[in-house]
Amino acid sequence: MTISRNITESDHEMSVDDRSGLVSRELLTVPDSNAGELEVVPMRKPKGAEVAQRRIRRPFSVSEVEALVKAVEKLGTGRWRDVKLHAFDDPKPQTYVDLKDKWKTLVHTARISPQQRRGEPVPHELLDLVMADEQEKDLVEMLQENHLIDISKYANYVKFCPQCGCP
DNA sequence: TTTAGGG
DNA sequence: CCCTAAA
Repeated sequence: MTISRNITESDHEMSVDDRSGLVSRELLTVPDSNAGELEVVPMRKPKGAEVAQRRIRRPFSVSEVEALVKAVEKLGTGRWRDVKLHAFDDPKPQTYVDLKDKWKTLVHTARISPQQRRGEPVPHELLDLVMADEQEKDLVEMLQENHLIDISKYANYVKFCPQCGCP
């Protein structure tokens, strides 16, 4: 019996989180009979089977970290979709959520002592840039809290192109 | 679908 | 990495 189907030519919506082709989630369509009011549909309970497989660990190469830092340097920390597009070739396995997570670990890495870091050492030059961006973010945050500036109507910490002004 | 954070 | 509430 086939439990988890590997849909390849289906018409299911493709989401960025599709685990390397292993398709996950399906879009269940509820019979719109009693159309209108609030009705919680039973929805098949994902019993035992079709439990999506966890993606394999894929450490970022120093090269990729550099691309990530470079992209964040230009786009900021609030648009991982664009960061993904600007720093990685679409087919790459890393999703923008992964990049967001990687940035989080980079900030952590930059804060701990070099001795407690693991894996291929990330050039401190890069970690310095990460810290710099974080500092800038914290500064803006502080200035806002102190009513020294007001950019509340804009996304937090996004940077804007000096030229085209595109966020 | 993307953002944003906790799990 | 995953899960997912919100937007």
